[in-house]
Amino acid sequence: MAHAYEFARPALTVDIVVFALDEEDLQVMLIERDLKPFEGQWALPGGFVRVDETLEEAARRELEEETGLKDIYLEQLYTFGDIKRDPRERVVTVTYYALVNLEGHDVQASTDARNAAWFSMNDLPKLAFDHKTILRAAHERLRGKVRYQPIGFELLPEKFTLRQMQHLYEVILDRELDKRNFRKKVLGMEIVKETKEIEKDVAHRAARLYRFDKRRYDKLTKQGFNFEI
Amino acid sequence: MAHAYEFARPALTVDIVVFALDEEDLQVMLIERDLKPFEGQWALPGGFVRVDETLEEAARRELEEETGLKDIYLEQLYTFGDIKRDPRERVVTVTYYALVNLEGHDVQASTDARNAAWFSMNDLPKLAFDHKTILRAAHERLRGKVRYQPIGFELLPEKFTLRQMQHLYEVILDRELDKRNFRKKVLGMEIVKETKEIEKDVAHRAARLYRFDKRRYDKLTKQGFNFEI
DNA sequence: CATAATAGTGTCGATAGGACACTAAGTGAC
DNA sequence: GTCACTTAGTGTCCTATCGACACTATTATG
Repeated sequence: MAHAYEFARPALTVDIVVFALDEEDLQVMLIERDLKPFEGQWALPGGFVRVDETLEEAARRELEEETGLKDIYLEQLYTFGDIKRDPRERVVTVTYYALVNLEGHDVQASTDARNAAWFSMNDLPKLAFDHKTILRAAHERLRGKVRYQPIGFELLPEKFTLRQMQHLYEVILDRELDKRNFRKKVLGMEIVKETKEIEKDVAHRAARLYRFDKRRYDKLTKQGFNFEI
Repeated sequence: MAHAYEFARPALTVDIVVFALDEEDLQVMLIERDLKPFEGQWALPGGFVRVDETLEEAARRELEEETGLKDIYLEQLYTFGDIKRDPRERVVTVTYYALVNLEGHDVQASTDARNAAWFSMNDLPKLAFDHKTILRAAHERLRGKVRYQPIGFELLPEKFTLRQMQHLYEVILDRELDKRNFRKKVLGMEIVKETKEIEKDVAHRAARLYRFDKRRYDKLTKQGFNFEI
């Protein structure tokens, strides 16, 4: 590592892929750009990293500024550094992905964005910059990680039915799962705890609600248990 | 993402964790710093990213400049951006890890480094900056990845014995494996090809040499096969 | 030719995973 | 209040995989 740094510096940004789940699909949060370049196009929320904040702080700040979302699960994804990925100048972006549950968080557009909205992963608009590539990488990472780490619960409400949980995995992994085998496996792992409540306002038999038992998960993990769906 | 960027910019570097394997341990390449800060201490090879090169290009350039290593397996690891990780100024570093086989590559120190040398992962010197943290992250990533992707072969010579291959996994995973089960599994996957050669210059029965059959691996992968050790 | 070192090989039992179909319970319409 | 509809909830069996486990074969060396 050289002592002096006389050369021009690449600019540094963060961009965030926020995933959520509705009844149908995996959704992603996009903002409509208010400024050039790509003015009026949809893009991932993000912005420049300040010199006095960490990368994760920058990601959380930009996310709140542009979408109102805060206090959510956030994890670093990858750093993209192609030379021409931004037409203005050299910009390197550190990307994060976030998981939120739609019931717990309201969304509103603000600074730098005309508008912020959820889009289905199956029906995406044209995206600014190389954000399509970033989104694809985030989706792959989520698909890979969700099977070995209990991060899927971040996409569910605090109390959820096993049907909702199965649906989550079906959507992310993009294949159907067998109900009996799924339940056998999940209940067998003993990391979800039955509550005394059941679903409300459904036009059929109501299902039992469960919650993720993080305490128990941590304890089992220390004993060598490995989560896997 | 803002249009203008009037604020001070963090500096951007790359750092590389180069792994290799000897008869005993997993080894890592370190350089002795020739400049302040941490002058005379051991550190990961790395340096500033230029505005006209991608991140991976920067990593390969620095690696060759500082250690003479080139044309090796390289993969992005993580981006570290703590505010005080460099005492001089704000520096964000994009880290990579590399895998090399000791027989195929010579090492020599050069620019910015007094010296470059291999160290056993079990006997590391004090490291500059937050390089200990980076190294730990690289080791974990390698441990996680080696079981599901055939990257371990990058650490072996082109032709290797099954004993060497088993040893590789034992060292990285840090546990003993059963010889018969290991062979059954590896040979059953049909991704290593027997050569007509055997070991030379050993004071006992010589073992058959195998090579990784990448063609076959790619073909099987397309058919849904999943590598796993 | 005896010794020492490592190569190379197969079985069996336990376990986990996948395929598979019916009954139970609650809602809403009549 | 009963019938139709919808989703909840449950168990078995088969197969494949994984892990535990010990001996013979081959070559080099003294």
